[in-house]
Amino acid sequence: MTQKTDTTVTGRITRTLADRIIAGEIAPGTKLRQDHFAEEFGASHVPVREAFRRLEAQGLVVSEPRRGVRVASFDIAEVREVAEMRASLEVLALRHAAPHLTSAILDTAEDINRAGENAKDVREWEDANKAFHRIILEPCNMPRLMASIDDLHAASARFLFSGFRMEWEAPTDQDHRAILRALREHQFDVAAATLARHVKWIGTKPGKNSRKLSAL
Amino acid sequence: MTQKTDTTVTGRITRTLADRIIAGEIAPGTKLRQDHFAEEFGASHVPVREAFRRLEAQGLVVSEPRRGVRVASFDIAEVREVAEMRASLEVLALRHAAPHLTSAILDTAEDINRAGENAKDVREWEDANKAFHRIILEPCNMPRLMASIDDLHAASARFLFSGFRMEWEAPTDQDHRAILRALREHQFDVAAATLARHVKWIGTKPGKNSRKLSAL
DNA sequence: ACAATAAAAATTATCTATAAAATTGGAAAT
DNA sequence: ATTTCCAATTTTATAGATAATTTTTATTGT
Repeated sequence: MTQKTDTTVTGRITRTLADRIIAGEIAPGTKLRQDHFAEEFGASHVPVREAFRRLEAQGLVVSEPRRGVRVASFDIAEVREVAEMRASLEVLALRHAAPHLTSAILDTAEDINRAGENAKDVREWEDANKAFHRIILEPCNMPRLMASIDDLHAASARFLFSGFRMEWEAPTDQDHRAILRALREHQFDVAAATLARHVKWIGTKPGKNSRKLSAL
Repeated sequence: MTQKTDTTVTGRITRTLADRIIAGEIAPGTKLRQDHFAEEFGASHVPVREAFRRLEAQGLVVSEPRRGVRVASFDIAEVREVAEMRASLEVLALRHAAPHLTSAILDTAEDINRAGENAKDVREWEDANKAFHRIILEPCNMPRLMASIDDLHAASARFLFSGFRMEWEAPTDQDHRAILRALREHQFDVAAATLARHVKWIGTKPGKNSRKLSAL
């Protein structure tokens, strides 16, 4: 949901909180008090509440009426669920995007992939990873689909940063290369199958924290 | 997103407006003024704004910062997009649900399907249709996936009520029967393929209004 | 000590008021 | 007649205040 929401206070709060939650700076299960963030952002609690609603829609927080919101907890099952959803939807996007992919786009994708290989930390790698997926899928011209995929990517990034999956080196970027190769040769089925396997693999490599992550 | 949100004013407004938009009572493109609904619901505009945010997340309205929200427009392309997304996600859900389906569940599904065949109007038929899909997919035990499917169903219903697809009789419910038969015989691949074809078909039967639907 | 309960504090939800921005209507200039 | 600009009006966005609900703390009875 990368829209220009930063002209408004609500948008600024939404983005900042989303970043923090995704980066793992606020632990799952943490209770989010509206007055607290109102003070932090020098705003009233109204825009904070609206930000909460948006975060809820992205699945980053869960809200219980009159009991406030807390950072969404997740477990290995949800990591797998998100991976499967991504696999399904990204394959769909790729099938529609493939006919519109130019070699210029694929060249750029290759550059992005190289940037990912040279990344210094997870954060940087994830940025490249997200950009790679986005650039080859975007030409599907299906905005609603892309919005869903973006939300799922945010969830995936959160899992990654939380230590669910530590490995972020070679294999992934090698998959990326295989996908590009297949696309250049117009082997769309191969590309789609590789993409599906690639995305699902992400959900199968639990790090050390396999238990339910939740504060308290 | 069928949660018990009606204990709060925001929840009541959200649900009412969602129903109206889905039913086509408010035309696509219509500008929604917060004061107007605040007065209608005897509330201030704050809960109305929060309701708008939720509707935005469901894709029922689009919001432009400082320019208000309007009922989301849609065209034949988006109808197809939603159909494809539903096909992908519902197949995923069915694959995970299949092992957990009991014959009791399938019996209930058959009852629901019969109710759909005897439906007096589109609305009634759509209720049965939604219930049918939900009962055979729910056992997948993937809440995030089900939430996404629910949102897509809401969009589909909107298209249906708007006259995009007029036919809602025999073939659909026959597909349903074929799916049940395959599930009873544990032919999960057949069931999945039938479901995919069934859902995609919905997006290929344009009624009379193929142009962009938008007020003004 | 423990459970149940009631008062106190904190927090969410909502309302009313204000500020900021966008839209509208009309007057002036070409 | 048409366009541009400015003021008036409407509408959105945010702030500040209040009501309602939940959570916490303290107290009483067993």
